[in-house]
Amino acid sequence: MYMLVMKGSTVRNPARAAELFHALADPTRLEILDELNEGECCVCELTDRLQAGQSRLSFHLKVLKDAGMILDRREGRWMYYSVNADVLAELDDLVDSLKQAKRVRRATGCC
Amino acid sequence: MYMLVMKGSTVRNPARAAELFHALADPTRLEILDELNEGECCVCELTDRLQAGQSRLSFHLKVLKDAGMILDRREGRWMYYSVNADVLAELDDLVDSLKQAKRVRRATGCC
DNA sequence: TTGACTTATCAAGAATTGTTGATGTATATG
DNA sequence: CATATACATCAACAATTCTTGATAAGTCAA
Repeated sequence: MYMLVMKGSTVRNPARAAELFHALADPTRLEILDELNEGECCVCELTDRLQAGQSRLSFHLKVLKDAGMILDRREGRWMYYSVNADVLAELDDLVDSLKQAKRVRRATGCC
Repeated sequence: MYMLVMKGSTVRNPARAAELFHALADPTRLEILDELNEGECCVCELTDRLQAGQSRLSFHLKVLKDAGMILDRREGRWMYYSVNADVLAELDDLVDSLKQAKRVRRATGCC
């Protein structure tokens, strides 16, 4: 499960940051997210669009959902998945925290 | 507000996007990046700060470098690593491309 | 209820990734 | 030259992740 994290360095919760980035670290999952960006959709549609087996998609959808990247909703027999807007803000914060590089030689001498 | 330029979807190069996110998908590597954000530094410093073995750090530094996240520079016996600012812009674009969710029911009927 | 349909879950194996200790390489110093 | 230092690379193993096919669970319709 995921939680919202305060703005700050990734080191404050590297495990959570890693989970989120891990969810994005797979071509199939990125393609799923691109499809979901076209609008909420169900697994059978994804199966068609990304030529991928059903259990494979289910696996990746679970990774995305456990990381909080996507939401699901049942409608009859179908499960509709969509991008979770909340977690995108969290992602932004994480990327921001990577952008505070000072890129100067550290004061403390080395070795 | 509209953007003048279309940002590319991750699907345009999911393998590259996955490589970049993969580089960030590990707590040790995130801690390394946090350290590098304090300024360029060498491996022996990282060894001290993140209680990690030398070959372990070398491994993770290579992952980060291969993904383009960091730069290196030799100075005598020391290798100095620093965050690569250029790739942070690429990261921003990737995250932006995940933020174009329309979150509406797709027109095309399902199954 | 039965059967069809959609999706999740499981189990087994394959593939990838990470860790550790040893060795190799480049640089500096005596 | 020999030795020490800083780091990379390698090999072996452990751990994790991904894929596949089979089965289970929930929903609907006849």
